[in-house]
Parts: sequence; C-alpha cells; structure tokens
Amino acid sequence: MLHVLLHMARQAKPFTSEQIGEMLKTNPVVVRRTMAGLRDAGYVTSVTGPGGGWTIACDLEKTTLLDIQKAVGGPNLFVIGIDNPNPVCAVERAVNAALSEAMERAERMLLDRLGEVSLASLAIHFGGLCEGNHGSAK
Amino acid sequence: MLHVLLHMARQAKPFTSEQIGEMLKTNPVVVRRTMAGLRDAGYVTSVTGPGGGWTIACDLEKTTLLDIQKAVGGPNLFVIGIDNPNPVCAVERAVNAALSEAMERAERMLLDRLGEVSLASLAIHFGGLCEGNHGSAK
DNA sequence: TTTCTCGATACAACAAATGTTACGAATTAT
DNA sequence: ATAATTCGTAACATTTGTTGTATCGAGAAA
Repeated sequence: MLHVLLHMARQAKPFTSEQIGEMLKTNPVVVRRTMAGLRDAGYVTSVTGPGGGWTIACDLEKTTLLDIQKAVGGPNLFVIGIDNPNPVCAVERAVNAALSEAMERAERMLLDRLGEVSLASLAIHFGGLCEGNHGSAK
Repeated sequence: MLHVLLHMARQAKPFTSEQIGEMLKTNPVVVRRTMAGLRDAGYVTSVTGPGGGWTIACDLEKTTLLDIQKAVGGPNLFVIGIDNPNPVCAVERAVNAALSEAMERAERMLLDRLGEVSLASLAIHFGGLCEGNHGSAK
C-alpha cells in the first residue's frame, strides 16, 4: 500500500483501482476496500467517472507511517495485548500487572517511531531508485 | 494455561487432561496438544494409566513466562514483524530500515520482561487468594 | 446516451485455530 | 491375564477471519 502511495506522489494523474490492483497483484475491489480507510482519513481522494481514480491528498512531510497504520488497519500492533483489562481470574490479573508496564513502554516505543517516519523520508530512497529505472522524464 | 500450572504447583497429585479441560472449558485433547509443548520442554511430566496425568516438573523460581511462552507458542510476539529481511521491493527495504531498530528494541524489552517474571512470583499473588477460597486444608 | 470509474453489498474460496471422534499404547489394579 | 484408566496421535469437523469475486447502482465525462 505504501508502495502505491509513493507512486501516486510521483504522478499527477490519478490511478484507477484496476491499475493499483495490478501493482499489488490483487483485485480492484480489494483495493477499494483498503483505500477506503485512507480516503475516510483524508490522505487520498477518489473521483468517479472517466479519467477518475485515486490521488494522493496529503502532505508527504506531515504524514507518517503511524497515520497510515491507523487509517488502514487497526491499532493492534501486538499479538499478545492485554485483552481483558480487569479479569475475574486471579492469574490473569497477576500476569497483567507484571507485564502491563513493559507492554506499554514497548508499544509506545514502536508507535513513536512510526510517528517519526514520514512518507517523504521513504520517498527519498524510493525516488532515487525510480529515477534510475524509469528515467527522470515527466 | 498458567492457571493450570499454578494449580499443579499446589497439589501433589497429578491432574488428568479431563480435569484440566474442565478448568479451561475445553477438551482433553486440546489440553494434551498444548501441554505437549511443555512436556517436551521438560516443565511438566505426564504418566499414563490410572492415577496418571500431569505433574509440574520445574523449579517455579527458575521458570519464567518467557520459558512458558517459548514452550507453548511460537516466539511471534509482534503482529507486524519484518517478514522478509531482504526484499526486492524498494519501499519495503526503506520501511524495514526505518523500523527494524525500534522493533528490535521493543521486542527485546518485552522479552526481557517476560524472562524476569517467574512462576513463583505469580504464585505469590495466586496463593494468597486460594488459601482464602479453598482453605489451607491438607 | 454511452463509457468509465468508484461505492457497496453479497457471496465464494481459502487458511488458521479450535473442537471432536476414534483408536492405540502404557500403566495400574484385581 | 483381564479390565479400567489415561496419555499419544491421527483424522476429521467446526468455526472464524481474511482474501478474492461477482454484481449492481451512482456519479462524471465525452
């Protein structure tokens, strides 16, 4: 998905769901499903009709991986979260108490890092490669 | 599962898979499946025949949540791991580079914490409650 | 009006986890 | 030795979540 966003940032014309589906080796409907989250969050726009499709609509500098993560998927970064914050089971409570602090710190560390990485910083590396492959034509 | 281990630590007699299944509201076969990992790792023993079942076989002080985690499940703590360490895709490489360090630190933090919590330390809280409920009879 | 595109819904295919059934092997008691 | 109990294992069913597909309607452009 990030792939697509960076591609979109390098082209003024919108991409259709079908084109994106080819890039991602998937289906136009699936593309619409996942893009819907980004559209609702305002990071991309979609227009119908001929010549329509998806266009990027955010500031690459200000949009981070955390934003994308939140818009696309859930905030479920960990496999073992603390499902039940106040369980009846005594053992569960004991485990929660023992681990909650470390979990929160680990999660915050990761989330902070996601929030530090902008799309623009990814585009730097990506852009360089694309110049080489496709030429810098416009 | 931890529940069961702590219960076993408080009773000399072995528990049958059926008894454990009742505690966990599941099936004897499912119990055997998950206990198999603990057995192979040497944290519990199982004997067949009448009067048989599962017995704890480890030092509560020395066995940590990390040990149990490794024996029971996989070491897959994170939802988004770096699946492909050296991908063809340029975007993926850029993302990996940007996040790998933070991920490793977060993972290590959590793993270290798991390794610090012994079964004995859980048993302290648990034990207290059980005395009250079941009496300390013998 | 025709064509292109997204939006949305419903359904199918697939995979993973969990639950179930069944049978064999080991152990104990009689 | 025989019977009863219990684990070990394999095969199969059920459930759940994800992904893929088909279809139809609505909006926009030529």
